[in-house]
Amino acid sequence: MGKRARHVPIGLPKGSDVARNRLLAALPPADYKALEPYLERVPLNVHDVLAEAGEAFSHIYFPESGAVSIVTYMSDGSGVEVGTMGNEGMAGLPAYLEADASESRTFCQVAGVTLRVPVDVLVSAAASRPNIRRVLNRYTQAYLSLVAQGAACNRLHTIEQRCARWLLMTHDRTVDGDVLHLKQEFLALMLGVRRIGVTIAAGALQEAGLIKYRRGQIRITDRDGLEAAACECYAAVRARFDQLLPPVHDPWM
Amino acid sequence: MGKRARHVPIGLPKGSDVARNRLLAALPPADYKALEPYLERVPLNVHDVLAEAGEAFSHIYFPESGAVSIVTYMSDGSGVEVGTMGNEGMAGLPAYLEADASESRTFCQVAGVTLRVPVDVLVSAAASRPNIRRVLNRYTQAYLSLVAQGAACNRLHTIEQRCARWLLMTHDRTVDGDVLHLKQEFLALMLGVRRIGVTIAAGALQEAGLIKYRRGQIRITDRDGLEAAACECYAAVRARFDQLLPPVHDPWM
DNA sequence: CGCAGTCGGTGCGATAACGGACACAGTAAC
DNA sequence: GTTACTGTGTCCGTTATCGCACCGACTGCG
Repeated sequence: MGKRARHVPIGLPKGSDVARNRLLAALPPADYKALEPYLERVPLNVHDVLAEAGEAFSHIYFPESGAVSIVTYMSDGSGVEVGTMGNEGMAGLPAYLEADASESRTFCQVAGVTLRVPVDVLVSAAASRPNIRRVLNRYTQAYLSLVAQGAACNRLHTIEQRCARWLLMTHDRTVDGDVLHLKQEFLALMLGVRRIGVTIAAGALQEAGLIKYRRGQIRITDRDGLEAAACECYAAVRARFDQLLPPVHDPWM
Repeated sequence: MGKRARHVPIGLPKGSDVARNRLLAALPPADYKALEPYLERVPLNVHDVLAEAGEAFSHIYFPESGAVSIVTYMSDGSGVEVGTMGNEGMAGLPAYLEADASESRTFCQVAGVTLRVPVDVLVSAAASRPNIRRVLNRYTQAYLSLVAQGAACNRLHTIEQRCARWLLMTHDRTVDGDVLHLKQEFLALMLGVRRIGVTIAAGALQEAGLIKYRRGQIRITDRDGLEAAACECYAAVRARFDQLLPPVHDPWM
C-alpha cells in the first residue's frame, strides 16, 4: 500500500493517484486506460448508501480511502455485517457479476474517496479485456473468502474477539490516524449483537489498555495487543487478500 | 427441476440428461456443445474430497445429484460449513475465478453423480464465451448470497432453527426419498456446534414430530413443519437462486 | 453369539449472550 | 447556565450454548 502510480490519469485532479486502489493499481496500463475516461472521483460520507437491499447498482466503486460495509438484514429488523471493502477492493460486486441487485445493503462506513464507473462500462470492459476479468475475478474470490471466514467467525468466536477484529479491519482503512468515529450502537449492528454486548467487549479491551473509548470515538492505543486479542480471522483474511491480490508486485513490470 | 434436455450429449451414456445440472442446463446449446467433449461423468461418494484447504482444483464439478459441502476450519480444529452446492451449482468456484486454491475444504456430503471438466477447459471456455461467463457469474453471486446469508444466520439464529434449515437444504438434494444418512457428529461439524447441541436440537424436532431420528439416519416426516421450524434463511437462499438462475426458463427459446 | 467399537443420550456446572429497564454523563442548543 | 438529548454504563433475571464425563444402546465383525 502507499505505492505510487507511474502515470497520472487524464481527467482526474492533479496529484491524483490511482494506485490508491489496489484493484485499479493491479491493472496493466492499457486496461486501466480503457476505464480511465469513465472514472469519476466521488467522496463518500458516513452512512451514504451505495445500494439498498434489492436495489441495482448504478456504478461500481473503487475506494481510494474509507470503508464500505455490506449488511444483511433479517425480516425482524436485526442485521449483521457480512462483508467490507476498502481500497483493496470494490463495491458493487453483484453488478459486476451480472446479478441485477444485491440482497444486502451497501453503505459507507468510514468516509473516504472513491473512483466510480458506470456498471455497463465496467461489465463490457471486463467482457473484452481478460486482464480486467482476471483481477476482478480474483478479487471476487478474495471477497468470498472474507465472507466465508466471517461466517465461521460468527459461529465460533466471542464478541470480544470479533470486536477486536472489526476494529483492526476498520483501523486499516481509516486515514485519520488511530481514531475511529462510531457509536456502540453502530458497532453492535456490525457485530450483530446487543449494544450491551459491545459495552462489555469494548470495556474489556479498554481495561486491557488496547483502546480508549470516548463518547462516539474509539482510539486504538495498542495495535499489537489488539491483534493478539482478535481471533485468527483477521490475519487469515488479510493473508488471503495479499495472496490473491499482491499489494506490491506489478504484473506488467 | 426435473426438466429434460432436448438433446442427448454425445459421449455420455444413453439416457443421460445434462439438464440435471441447472448451470449446464442454462447454457445455450452452442456453448454447452463447446464444453461437452470434455465433460466426464463421475460418481461421488460420501466424504470424497474434491479439494483440501489450500489445494488447487484439478476439475470443476457440476453435480447432477448429491451435495457438496464447503467447510472452513480454524487452527484449533473446529470447523463450520460455510457453503453447499447441489445440482443447482458447481464446485470449484475458486478455480473458475482464477484463484489458485480455496482456503476451505470441499467434499462430498451426499453421494451423487457429477459432470466434471478440467479447470483450464472451463476457464478458457468462459474466456471466449460470454454466455458461459454470464451463467457462471450469476451463479457466483448466488453462492455469495448463500454464504452471506449463512454468516448472518450463524450469528442470529438458534441451533434448532439452523438444524432445521440444514436438513431442508440437504433434503432438497437427496435423491433417495426422505432419509438422510448422517451422524450427529457430522451434523455438529456442519453447524459448528457440539454434538450435544445436535442431540438437543434434533430431539426437539423429533419431539415436534417433524423428523424421526435413528442411529445414523434421519427421516423427514413433516417437511412443511420443518420449514416452519427453520429460520427464514432457507427460503431466502432458495428464492435468491431461483431469481438468479431461473429453474424453468430457457434463455435460448 | 458375543464382544468391541461406535453412536446417541444424560447430567453437571460454567459461561456467553440475551432482553428489558433504568440511571448517569457528555454534548449541544437555547 | 439550564435544558434536552443522545450515547454509555449498570442492574436484573433468563436462555442458549459450552465442555466434560459417563452411561447406555445399537451394530457389525469375528
